[in-house]
Amino acid sequence: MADEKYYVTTPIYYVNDKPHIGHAYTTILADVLARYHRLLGIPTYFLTGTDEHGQKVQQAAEKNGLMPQQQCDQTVVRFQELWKRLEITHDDFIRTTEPRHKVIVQEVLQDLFDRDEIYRADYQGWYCVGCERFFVEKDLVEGNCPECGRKADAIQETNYFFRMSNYQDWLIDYIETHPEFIQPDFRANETLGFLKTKKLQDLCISRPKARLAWGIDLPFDSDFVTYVWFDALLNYITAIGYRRDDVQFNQWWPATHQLIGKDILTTHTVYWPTMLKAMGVPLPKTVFAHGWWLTGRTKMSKSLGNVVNPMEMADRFGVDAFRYFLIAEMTVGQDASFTEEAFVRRYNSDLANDLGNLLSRTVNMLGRYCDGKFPGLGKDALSGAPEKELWAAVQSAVAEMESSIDTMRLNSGLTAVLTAVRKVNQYFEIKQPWTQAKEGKTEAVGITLALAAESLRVCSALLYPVMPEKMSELRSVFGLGKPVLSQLKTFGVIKSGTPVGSPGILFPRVELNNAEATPLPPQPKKEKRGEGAASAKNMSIEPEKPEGIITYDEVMNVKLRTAKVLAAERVEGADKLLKLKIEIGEEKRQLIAGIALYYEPERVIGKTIVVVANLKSAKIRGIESQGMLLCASVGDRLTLITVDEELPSSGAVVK
RNA sequence: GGCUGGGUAGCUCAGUUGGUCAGAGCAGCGGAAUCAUAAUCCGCGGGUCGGCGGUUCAAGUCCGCCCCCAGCCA
Repeated sequence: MADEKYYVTTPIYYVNDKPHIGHAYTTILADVLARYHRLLGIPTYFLTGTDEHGQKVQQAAEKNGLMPQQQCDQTVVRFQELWKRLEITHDDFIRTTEPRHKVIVQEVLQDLFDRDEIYRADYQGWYCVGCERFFVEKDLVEGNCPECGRKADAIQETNYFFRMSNYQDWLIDYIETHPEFIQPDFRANETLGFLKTKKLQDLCISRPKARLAWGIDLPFDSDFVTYVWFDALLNYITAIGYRRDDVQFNQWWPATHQLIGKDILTTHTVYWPTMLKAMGVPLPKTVFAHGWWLTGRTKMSKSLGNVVNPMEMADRFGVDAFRYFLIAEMTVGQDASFTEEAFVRRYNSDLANDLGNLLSRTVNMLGRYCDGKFPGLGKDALSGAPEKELWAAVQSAVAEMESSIDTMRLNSGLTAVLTAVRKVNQYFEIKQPWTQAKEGKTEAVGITLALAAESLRVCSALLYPVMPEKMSELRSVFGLGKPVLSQLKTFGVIKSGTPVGSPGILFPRVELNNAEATPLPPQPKKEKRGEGAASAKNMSIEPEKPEGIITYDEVMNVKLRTAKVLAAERVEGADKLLKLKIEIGEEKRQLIAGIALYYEPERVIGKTIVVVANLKSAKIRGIESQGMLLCASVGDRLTLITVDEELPSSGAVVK
């Protein structure tokens, strides 16, 4: 940790967007990093905010009969409230409609314009009257609007451009000589990949007001507003006083970590650095692109109905558990998948069974064997081999966490802490304080429990940035306040005689009870030996059910949907297979069906059939099949299952 | 299509410069224990490390070819 300060940013989120897990993840990650750096005693500044200009806000405002600013003021609250709920400790929340931002953006534009970094140009383009949208030649689909398919008109348009192309060679060199600039490194390769193979174009930074009114006026031409990136990206420096407060600006800039999703890599590793270069401002130390959260195997999408609402998850399982899962489950810059099964599994095993239960048993024994008072530690408390080993494990978690913050591998830091937690559980099995107590070895019991508590003290400090609320609860049990770095490596911090509180259940075990989630395959439960018929096991929650009968929930796990057959053709080299193009609601899919002996391709086109929509896709004859259709067959006859009456659209739920 | 990355136990993944590198967690099975949240602890993995060749005394680890997957191409 060589740096004197830590400045972390999230992207500013589009104010019109509904907050989702992607927003929540980036912001929680930034928060965790900020909290760790504060814990390490490093001056820290954490910025997030909202991007509030643009067409969508303008349209939403019109629709709602509001002024665009009112529209923003209403919707920005969704983000602000979510961050409060998720325990986000940002130091500032910038909105691009604030004067402090707009004024500086205009100053920057004027300066760049004066220095000929920005120029005016006329060019040919295409306009779709229906969509009120402008396109360049290559956007068009066979000369038509890519949105609505209608004919686009050729028009002449004027705009302002930033001479980004001037900086291509400089940028390539910069990225190659600053490996820490784009992280993870394979993302740097991506940026370099196209910088080296394509000629960088100049960046259009304006929109005529006729097309877009809701934006920051260009200071040198009031017929235009600033277009998205030149407005939005500058937030990272306008918020900390660029051109307004040199002391504050120089204190924080250049940013240490600028966190982004991989979808905005180019803007942050090409537009942003070249803008800064033109302005004569140093580049951020690291732009870090993280992956996306997927649910199951598919990308999060509304049409699939698998969007995980972060607010809802936080409500159901607790904010801290949610934060823990997100940080523990995401590896470096990879994509990660969010499923309730995975969540429940990790929650139960890491938080409930390992950590929560460890606290319970420790506190319980302190109450039972030590009068509920912290017994204190002698000078030679660490003299035994098991004690040395345990403390070494705890200290290696401290070291691992420290290094994992630098390398952004927080998940491996958390793994190290959990390893230490398990070590304490093992330590109990070795020392068996309950046996020591029976044998009247009071002092030995004291040492054992005190060491466990000290270990929990350090682990809770290491987990505090991820789970601030729960770890505060845990620490208060031992009379501890906020964690302090200097105490992480010190032994014997809890004062002798401290009354030990009763924490209740820190992380109650949870059961998977959502019908959307795929249940775990049934596992044969074996009777434990020595247990009679009346044992607790037999009073299981699951009622017995007859062989071959399934429950309502099990039926509902199979998603049956109606689908319209759009096209069908034979699969070459397979006499039984047809390749079908089908439509389930908005979604198009292809599936392979073994019905070619019974149906000519022409005969199935246009039919509404019934398909299993959530079957894992498979390759049949090397062709992907995304689903399975239902048909009835007896002997050598086969007929498709279809609907009795045509419905207005496909994708209907079959039940 | 071009470029980049990846294919390691049922699942998610670690594996630094080639030589205890065949591993961890979860799931599963067997056992122990009873302080604890039906929690804990111990033991159990015959996986062609995607396939085929090659280099080497020695290759998940290097080279070549092939197959599959993912990402990027403003």
